[in-house]
Amino acid sequence: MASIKDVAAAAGVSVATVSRVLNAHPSVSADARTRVLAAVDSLGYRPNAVARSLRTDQTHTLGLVISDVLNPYFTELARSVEEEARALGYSVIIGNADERPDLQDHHVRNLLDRRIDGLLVSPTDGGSPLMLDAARAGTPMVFVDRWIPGVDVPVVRADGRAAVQDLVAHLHALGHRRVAIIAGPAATTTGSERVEAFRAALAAYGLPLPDVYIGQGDFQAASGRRVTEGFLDLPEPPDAVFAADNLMALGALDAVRARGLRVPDDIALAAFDDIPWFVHTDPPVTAIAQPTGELGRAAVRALVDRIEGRPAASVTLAARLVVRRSCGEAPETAGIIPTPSLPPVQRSTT
Amino acid sequence: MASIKDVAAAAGVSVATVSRVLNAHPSVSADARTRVLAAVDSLGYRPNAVARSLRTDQTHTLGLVISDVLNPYFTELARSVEEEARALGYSVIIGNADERPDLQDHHVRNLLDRRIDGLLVSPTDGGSPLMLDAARAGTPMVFVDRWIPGVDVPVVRADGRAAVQDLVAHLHALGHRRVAIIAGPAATTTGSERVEAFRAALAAYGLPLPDVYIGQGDFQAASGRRVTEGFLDLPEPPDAVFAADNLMALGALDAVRARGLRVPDDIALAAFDDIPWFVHTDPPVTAIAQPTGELGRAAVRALVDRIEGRPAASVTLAARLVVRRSCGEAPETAGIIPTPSLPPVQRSTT
DNA sequence: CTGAAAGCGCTTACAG
DNA sequence: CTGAAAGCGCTTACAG
Repeated sequence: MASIKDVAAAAGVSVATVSRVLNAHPSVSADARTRVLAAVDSLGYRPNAVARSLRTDQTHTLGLVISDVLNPYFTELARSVEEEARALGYSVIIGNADERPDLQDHHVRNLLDRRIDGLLVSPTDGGSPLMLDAARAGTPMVFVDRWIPGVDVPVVRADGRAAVQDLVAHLHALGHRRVAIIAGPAATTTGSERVEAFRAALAAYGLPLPDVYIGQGDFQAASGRRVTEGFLDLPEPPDAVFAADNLMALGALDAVRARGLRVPDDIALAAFDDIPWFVHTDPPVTAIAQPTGELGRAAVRALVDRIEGRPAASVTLAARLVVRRSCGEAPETAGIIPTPSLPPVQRSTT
Repeated sequence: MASIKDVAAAAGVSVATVSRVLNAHPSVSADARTRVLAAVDSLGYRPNAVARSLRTDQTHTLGLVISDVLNPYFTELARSVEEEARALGYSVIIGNADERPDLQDHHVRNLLDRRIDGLLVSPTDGGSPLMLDAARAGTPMVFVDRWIPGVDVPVVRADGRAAVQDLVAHLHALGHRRVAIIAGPAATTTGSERVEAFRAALAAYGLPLPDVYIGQGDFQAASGRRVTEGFLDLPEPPDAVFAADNLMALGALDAVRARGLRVPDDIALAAFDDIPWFVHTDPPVTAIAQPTGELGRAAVRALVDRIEGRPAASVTLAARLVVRRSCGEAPETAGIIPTPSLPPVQRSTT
């Protein structure tokens, strides 16, 4: 592979001059520029990004640590992150934690070792010392979707409370009274917040959320299956189940089907996170949709602000309920409930 | 961030000694080792991978350029690639081409500039000069899923011909005679091969595959929608449609539903690539399943063989038909047809 | 406008 | 077993 020296030799100039034309430095003669460009072309020279990074102490790379690539929500998030990053001149390296704190740590360490310019993370747990230390040490960082309380890092996420209230109103209107939730890990904010939002919304209708109706999942399909089986085995099974993410909803569908039962006739189902397939499932699944693409883009903008020395703001966007048929039919509520959408709340952080 | 110099100073040794203990070089005294380790620990030192890469000319990184991360098939492929790579001591950087040759080129260039040790690619087209040159120049490369003929690069893929024959037998048995295909781009091998396999299998039953029944898609949902609408507008619409990937099948479901029609009553549907949601769609979708995880792992092993100087072999695995209900009901063929599975064909390449 | 030189943080023969 | 030194491929003050 040709190096800058080869180009310099071929063009009859010093490596400094080659570097200058490559970096569009103004003080280079037209003549030198043409000779360098010709040499670059004929040698097929490409600057070594590794050497450049070592010298400039910038990699123009963002790290993205997500909890599970196989989750369509995170896949879409990752895609929008990469798009916005590319538009701003950054590449992104994705680390898939697979909902495992040890793997999350592996990726954070790997990314830090590579000296990425900034880190976008959707934490799988309360945060390892490694991640917390990095944040404290000033590594530009932004939490997206999930976050860790008490850490001074901007957070870009969706507030699902209003949508959860809409969902509970919907379930209540359809006559459901014994409602259960398949929760995510309590160590994650989305794991606990969704339970709390659900509990609060139920309380407004005088409905309880007893412990037996709170199933502990881990955001992956198998746990949705297991928890749902547990619900169905109860002396008094719930008549509606709210899965805190789309994969656990998939698991719930598996479990219901395996018993020969039907949604929504035997049990209603709703999910947090909407995905294209929910339109075509049997029945179509009522879900809470996040503005996923916008979250990804906003997170990148915040992180790049941090990296480039501008103040970065936290961003909270609203989620909305999309009613389909998995909670039962009720003509009058069909379609999208026009949630009085929260205006994007912006609070300045660092 | 502490550097190796800081560690050396703290431990009272030279940077050479620090480097040796970090790299498990045998000739270091026990005493020096303990002092270095203590210094590393107290400083929270982490070696700079950028500097190490510049020096050793290895990044321990694999590039993976895939056509579309949002496609669950590729998401699963990416996941298995990362897993196997991690097991072998490599990281992977994913580039999402989004079925766009220009984006594919962007990522190949970016990855090459970063001096990745090897490249795994599922080409979106016939290959740009950049990619072809890299292959010729000896950059370790392996094609996975899709490939480019005439380039001396190992190929890891699934052979779907037997499964397509099973599918055609299934369609024929259910009485379908006017069968159509939503093809992928002809510039991709999977785009053309699946059409050819389908055509050949139909020919065995004396069924034609007229041009009007070959819809040109691009492996993404919108094209599946568009092509299916075209089919439905035909004076004589097909009675069965085979989508060459799962996203175009999603688009087809959208189009059929939008017309108020039903699968399989009004039109049968089958897809290449099986995904977990197909079990729960209305109706469950008959699909051809690839051994996706195994493909990803085999591709990584082949690439790492190339990188580490061992001969790399091409690998072809069999795909299999999974019958569900989207082509019609026929009790006797329900379940998985036990395809006389092709033994994995291995031919040596480089 | 141009080049010689230092230096980014490592690794690794080479001497001792 | 250990250290001084060279060098990986760049960028960038500093002089001229």
